[in-house]
Amino acid sequence: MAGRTGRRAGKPDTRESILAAARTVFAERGFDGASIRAIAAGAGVDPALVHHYFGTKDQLFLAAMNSPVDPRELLPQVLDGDPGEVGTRLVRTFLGIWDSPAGSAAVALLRSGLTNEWTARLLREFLTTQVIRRVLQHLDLDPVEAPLRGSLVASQMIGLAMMRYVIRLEPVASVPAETLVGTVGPTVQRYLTGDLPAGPA
Amino acid sequence: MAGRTGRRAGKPDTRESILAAARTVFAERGFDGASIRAIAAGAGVDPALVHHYFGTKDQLFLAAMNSPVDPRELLPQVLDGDPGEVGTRLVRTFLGIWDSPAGSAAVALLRSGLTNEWTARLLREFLTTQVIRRVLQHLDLDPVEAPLRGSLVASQMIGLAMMRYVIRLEPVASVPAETLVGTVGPTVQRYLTGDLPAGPA
DNA sequence: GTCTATACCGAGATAGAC
DNA sequence: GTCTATCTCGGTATAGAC
Repeated sequence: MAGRTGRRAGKPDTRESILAAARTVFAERGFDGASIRAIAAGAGVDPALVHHYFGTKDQLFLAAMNSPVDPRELLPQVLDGDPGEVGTRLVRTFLGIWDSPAGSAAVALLRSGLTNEWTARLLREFLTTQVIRRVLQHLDLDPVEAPLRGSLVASQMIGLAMMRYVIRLEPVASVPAETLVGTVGPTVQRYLTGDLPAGPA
Repeated sequence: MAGRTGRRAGKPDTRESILAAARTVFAERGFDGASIRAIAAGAGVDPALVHHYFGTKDQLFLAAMNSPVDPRELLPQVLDGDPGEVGTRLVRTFLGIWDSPAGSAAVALLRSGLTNEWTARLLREFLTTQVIRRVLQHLDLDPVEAPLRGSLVASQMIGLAMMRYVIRLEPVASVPAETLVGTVGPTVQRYLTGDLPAGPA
């Protein structure tokens, strides 16, 4: 998001368009299914260029995933306000990401996290260290049941994303976002702050 | 289980062992990631044999998925009993599938449903026509909000499966099944029969 | 019936010409 | 800096020898 270096040599935006095409193709086909050739074609450049700018396919994937979404910018709007409504705000913000341009990176991460072991690890660590942990830290929770609460929240959110953006199961796939905020928000709230039957045991 | 082929008498159960290996490999790597070679190696046979018994890779996948799980056998134990506890029983039965031998087929379907379009379609149709529809039919629900209820249930269940069996996010990945029954059961129950804020509108 | 050998394709990656 | 040509590898699938 930061500094365009202001240099405009001959064609400086090929690098950017490769990144954009990479995000699209990775999102559509997952990491393994995406080919450098398809990405190059999407960007309108030669496949060798892709290797020239970013080294291996792994590095390209990381470059495509790194830029677009930074949880630290979004979390305040989730955490500020009534703690009793944090579930609702979390779902709303979450859905907002997927409907934004950054959403394709999210789909890519999710799609790729299933065939490939190291992308799964990437997704897992992103969830735990970047998102769940920060939310839990902000609320005052019993530290023994906090991890379970966190992963329950993650399971509901990821399931929602899967159904709405990957599997595309109707009607969840096309219902207005606010409908989902209203229906699954309370679920998330209960996972975070409600009673968990098998909590401390 | 992997029979040493010291004996090559007539025609042993090579066909069955190919199917078993196929389920395992498909579950580990997804449809695209699984190779006929790997499956053949897992079964201890020649790759050409796989083609000989089942034609193409698509047909092999279908054959591997077809046999193992039949929702019609399991649904009665979900639907019979107190309607107020159907969510709990649904989660319990659902988790039971994944922990059984048939679970590898389920993981395979889920993993494959993300890279590949026709396997996604397979998964979607399995969910809608085989599972969700039957559960909804059994309960008496407003027909306009029933589909939304169904896909909300599916999103929570699939998310749970993703976290526990694919992404393996702790602690959901290793917590006892009954803990999850107790915690997400009420969520499913609410999606099925509870108030949905944005229901009829 | 079983497996060896291979055809054929498309992937990622590299060397070097313009 | 950009692209052409090519190397190598691993995939599915098939033909045909034992």
